[in-house]
Amino acid sequence: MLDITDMHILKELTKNSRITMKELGEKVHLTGPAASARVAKLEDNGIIEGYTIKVNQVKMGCLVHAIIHIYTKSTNHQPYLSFLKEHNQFIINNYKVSGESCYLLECKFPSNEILDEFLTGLSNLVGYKLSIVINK
Amino acid sequence: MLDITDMHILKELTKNSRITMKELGEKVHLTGPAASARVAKLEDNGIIEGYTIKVNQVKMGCLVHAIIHIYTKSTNHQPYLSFLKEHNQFIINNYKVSGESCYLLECKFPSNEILDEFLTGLSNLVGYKLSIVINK
DNA sequence: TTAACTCCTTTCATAAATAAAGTCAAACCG
DNA sequence: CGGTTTGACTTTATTTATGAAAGGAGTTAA
Repeated sequence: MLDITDMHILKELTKNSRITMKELGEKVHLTGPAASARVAKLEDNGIIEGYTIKVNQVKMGCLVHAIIHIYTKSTNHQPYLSFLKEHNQFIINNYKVSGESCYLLECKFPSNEILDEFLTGLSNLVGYKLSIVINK
Repeated sequence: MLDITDMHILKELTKNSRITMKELGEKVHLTGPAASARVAKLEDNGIIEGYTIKVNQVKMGCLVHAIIHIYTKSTNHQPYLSFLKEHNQFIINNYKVSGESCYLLECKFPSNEILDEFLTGLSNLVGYKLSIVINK
């Protein structure tokens, strides 16, 4: 399905997705149009889901990176999921997981005060355990 | 520091970072060069850290998305960190966290067998609790 | 008022993307 | 064996975007 050139293309686009097709072609030993055709195929296959940017969260004013283990009390998760939607500006990921907890919620907050508010609202709906990311 | 137009630019680039500066300009009510200048400034400021792609992990053959809570036994974390480096093809994130566990390790594996091998190696170095992501 | 500054637009030369046509090699088949 | 098809690539030519330079409008402050 994917040959070595495709893998090379994905690697280069992961490093810099705004590279020109001509430059990408040079890196993977193809001409511009050939590289472009490969990329179009990767898009059509759904291998490449999209092009995006990495934003510096700290400079954007989001200093507190929290990971919250969620233990749902009731069988109805809807109130919790609605709560997330209302606060989606802070949410990075909400994974449903097997294991000890029910969900693993990854968030970023501009301050501890706002995290505190968030947790106060959250505690009405579910049980949780909080971890704060110190380093990556 | 960042005005409403900058925020709008970041939003559009997050949705599609391969958009042309002309199109981006149209979306945020600027000309191409003006949009381009704004983006250059965001790059210089370090707000935009880079341009990348979203790759469909499942289609790439990585089906098992695991989150592993790490409890280091010894005070020397180096063996664990070296182990991660040796298996870095599976590692998405390794967060040092405050809270119950020491690290929160996010990984993707092509199969349960390979996850099993990974855990076998891991258990020589640290204690862990495993969660498998069922849904996002 | 004027100077300095910022941010934008306009213009234009250069560079890249894209479409179309042509090349080549491998696979298939009468 | 020769001819046809197919797929992936290159080449070429046209369209389109980029990026540099010049200029204008609005703001601030001397």
